Amino acid sequence: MGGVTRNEIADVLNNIAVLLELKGENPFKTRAYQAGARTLEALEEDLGAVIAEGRLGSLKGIGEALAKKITELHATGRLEFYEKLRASIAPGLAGMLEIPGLGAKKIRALHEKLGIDTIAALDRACRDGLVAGLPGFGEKTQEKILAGIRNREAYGRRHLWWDAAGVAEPILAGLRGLPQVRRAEHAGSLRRGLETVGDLDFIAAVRAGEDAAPVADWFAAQPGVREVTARGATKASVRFEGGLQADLRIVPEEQFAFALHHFTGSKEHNVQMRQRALARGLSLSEWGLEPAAGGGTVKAKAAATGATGAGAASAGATAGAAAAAPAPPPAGRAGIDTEEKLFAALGLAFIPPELREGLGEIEAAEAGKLPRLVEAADLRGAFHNHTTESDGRATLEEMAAAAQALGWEYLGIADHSKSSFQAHGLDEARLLAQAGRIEKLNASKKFTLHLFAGAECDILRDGRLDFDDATLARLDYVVASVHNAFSLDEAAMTARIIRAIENPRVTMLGHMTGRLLLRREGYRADAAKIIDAAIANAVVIELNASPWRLDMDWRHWRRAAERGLLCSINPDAHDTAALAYVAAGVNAARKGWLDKARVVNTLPLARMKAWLRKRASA
DNA sequence: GCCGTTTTCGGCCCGACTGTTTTCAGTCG
Repeated sequence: MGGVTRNEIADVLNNIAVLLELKGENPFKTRAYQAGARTLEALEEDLGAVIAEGRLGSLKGIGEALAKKITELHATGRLEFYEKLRASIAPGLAGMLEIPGLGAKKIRALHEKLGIDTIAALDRACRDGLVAGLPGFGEKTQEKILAGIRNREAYGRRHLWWDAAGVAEPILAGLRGLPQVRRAEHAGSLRRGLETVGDLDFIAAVRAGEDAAPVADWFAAQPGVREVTARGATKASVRFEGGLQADLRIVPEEQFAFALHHFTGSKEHNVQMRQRALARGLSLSEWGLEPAAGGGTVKAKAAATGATGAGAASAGATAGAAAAAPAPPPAGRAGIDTEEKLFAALGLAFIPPELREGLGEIEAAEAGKLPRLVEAADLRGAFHNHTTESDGRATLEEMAAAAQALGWEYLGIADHSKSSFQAHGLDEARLLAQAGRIEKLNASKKFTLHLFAGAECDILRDGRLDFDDATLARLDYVVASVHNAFSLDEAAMTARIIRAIENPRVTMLGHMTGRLLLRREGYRADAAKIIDAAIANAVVIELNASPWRLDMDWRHWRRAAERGLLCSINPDAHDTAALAYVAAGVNAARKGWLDKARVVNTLPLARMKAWLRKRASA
């Protein structure tokens, strides 16, 4: 096990891309480094094994040069090429990319003409009016840079999906209420259900011939708008107090499906979709799906020789492009008024937005192998919920009533254990007393909902649990979580967690990394080994649905579930309103390609009881 | 720098907006 992880190597490749951009290198070269980084980030196998078996160069986007650099990084933790490159560029330049309106070319010009190599120096030069005098710059650019420097902290910040969704909801409702608007949707990373969101994207369709100006006017005049950053015929951008930016695109109705798809992204998904279209002699854009016009590529030329998609396909075949010519795709945008039809026009099943990350969803859609993703309505209950007995703000009965109101059949109570004294963790006596109250409440039939008695039991520093086996045996289930000694090294933390997983009383592992999105990195632990141990011991791993956790990360779930890991979507609710967090967890589960069968808390009550009993006696 | 039934060169997704310019480059998504 080398000291350098594939993510650290991916970071280096991304940094190289930035530096090459600042140097003015061929943009396709910088893109190649980014593509290589992405391939590493998505790699589901052990990088060391891939290198040892000489398969690195066969990964998509990694050729001879990148394979060599990755191997060097993995073996030595260093890369001579990177160090030389870094030394050749003023270190302050990369940070200037964060300022809106500044890209590599402008930064280079500032550096070459004015010797600016830090944001502080840039600030001074703007105040002295030097920047406005440069060719290609002007007064407005100078003002914009100054504003960008002032606000860069707020502007650069990402936002929790949950918070962004709360802002977006009334905007969407407002757009849909406008008389000119026929259809409106949000797009972007919010629609894809990404755990954090950089800005909000909205697409609104207006009736053909209708004036779109009132729509943009309404958008720019919303409450909370601090600044209108762009305002054109088809696009408006605003920035809210707090820095969250929102973009609106206004399109004619017949372009709505294309615009929605395009601005939902991801970028990687779109690139693959366009390439797929081009391979069929078609050009896909936010405007529509058209026969590819006479561009520079042979494919495009071949397409241009035939007026229709069928002509393009046969032209491709005569060039020897297709051994098995696919059925001619329907060309043009006519009749494509939904994303379903757009995907169908390219021979694909509908790909849910959550899967559009360019991670194999197009291949799966082509093969008819997309999963039937879990939905919020599939959940029958949830584990890992707190009450006033530890650090919750609602009583046992209030939590039960709220869960029943959601239509759930059961609710698991998992208050903290005694080592979490900061959270008023329960000792053995209080825990057993609570289990007794739960038993009585169930027997009273006060609720139709069934309560399961559990605990969120601390995993101690050495991997032992906070309660002994006899105490844990009195419970219906146990969530084991790390709440202290976050700074153990990776090997020790991994061993600690695996030891807990191997305890037969443990039903599920809580928040695997302890991360708090945008606030705190998770503790260092080897996810692959923990997943292996969970599968081997038939322990469930929680998908903690708290909007600032979403832990275990969706990126791990697809492969883990394929290998047999089960998931529990847990709100980690500390009050009744927080039960609704499961919606964020369902998002993450969907991004992890999970179907209902992989999520235990979709089981109906009777089957859940049987499953827990079987686990307890095993 | 990657890729390839176009196969060792030549292409790599593409359009809107802004601010600068006087026909377009840079930035952004």
